[in-house]
Amino acid sequence: MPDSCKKKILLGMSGGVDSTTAAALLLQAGFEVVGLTCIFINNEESRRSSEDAATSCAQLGIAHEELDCTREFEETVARPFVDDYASGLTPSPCVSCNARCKIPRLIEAADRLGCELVATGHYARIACLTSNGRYVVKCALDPSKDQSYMLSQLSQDQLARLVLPLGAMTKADVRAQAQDWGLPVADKPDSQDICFIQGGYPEYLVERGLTAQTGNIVDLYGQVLGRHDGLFRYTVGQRKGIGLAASEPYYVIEKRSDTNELVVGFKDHTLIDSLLVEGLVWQAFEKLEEPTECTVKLRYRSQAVACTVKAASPGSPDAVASGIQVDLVRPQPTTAPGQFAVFYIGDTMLGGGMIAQVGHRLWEEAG
RNA sequence: UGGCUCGUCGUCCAACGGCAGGACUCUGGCUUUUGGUGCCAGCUAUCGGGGUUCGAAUCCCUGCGAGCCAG
Repeated sequence: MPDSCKKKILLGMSGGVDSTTAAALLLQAGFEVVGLTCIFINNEESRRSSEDAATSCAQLGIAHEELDCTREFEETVARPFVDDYASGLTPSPCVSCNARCKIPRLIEAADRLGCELVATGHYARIACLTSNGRYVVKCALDPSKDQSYMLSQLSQDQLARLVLPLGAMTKADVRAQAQDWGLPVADKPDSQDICFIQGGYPEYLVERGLTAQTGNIVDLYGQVLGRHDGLFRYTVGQRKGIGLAASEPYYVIEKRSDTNELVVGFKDHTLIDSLLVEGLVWQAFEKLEEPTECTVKLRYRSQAVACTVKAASPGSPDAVASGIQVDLVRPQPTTAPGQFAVFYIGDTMLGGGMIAQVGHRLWEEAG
């Protein structure tokens, strides 16, 4: 096939083993590949990553570009991250980043560079449903690396142009392939933690202007057990760091912003059986028409659990127009408002949204 | 002030006179493109002073401290 007939694809490259191997796979599949490293944060690590990507691209014989995304990242990820914490939520910056910063910037650059498609090194697959022509994300074949959760907020327009070369591979496959091809980043450790924060996130929030407001730690009956040093340092479901000794470990059950109280309880009290989810992005269909039995991931890297989703009851004072009610078939350990609930049927993602509230009907009714 | 009970890791509780153990907290590690969970590991204690005993957290005396009942 002559070069002029090859499909041109723009690959987001972090400089890590995944995206670099993805580049080699796309080349092998016959694409004309351009590597693009987005700079989200202006620091040493970003520059090193970009250099790693450039080195790999040179070795693979493909073009490499660098794109300054610091302003967009600040507006769409970093600032909302701080604002969310300030309002008592526990944000999921990676989910937001993919949908609002990384993929949009990639597509924008692809248009500029004349690339029909874009790609990333995520472990997930994309499919087009024959029934309605909609694009969906499917789980990676390797469930232990599945990153579909992180792509739950992508729009149809974005999915239509996205290619995920690693969706059918295991991490071991990827490393072995990278070794075989002698890629320089074959042994680079996996990334982890929030990419834009070096130390602890509470310190980051303080640097960004949040002020620690000390307040009471109370139990479910309102009894004061101790003091906390700023609600933003805690997240619902958290065990470590509360500093209270009792017969059993305490967990954070709720953060009450209005009274600046941290509510704690024992493990049984962390169980929830319903959720209110807002800001939904549906992929498998345009709109939730009727109550649907499916599964839901309440957090990245957890098994999806059985549930029923339906429009939030209009009578409920908490109902939001775009919100849905999720009833869990079995009680689950709680998760924090601000996190994402992502729905699946089998290995096909339906869509997902932000958790606004969690419900513990079980023990609330029991008193 | 009479009478009773009790002082053990940071906290709560164990240990027939025989290597002071557990839970929680805390610290560290593993896991991980979010927070958190989970798993593993580790640190830390017999209130002070005498005595009995081969040997004392344990028995005796005493000081200090805490709680309860009296008045």
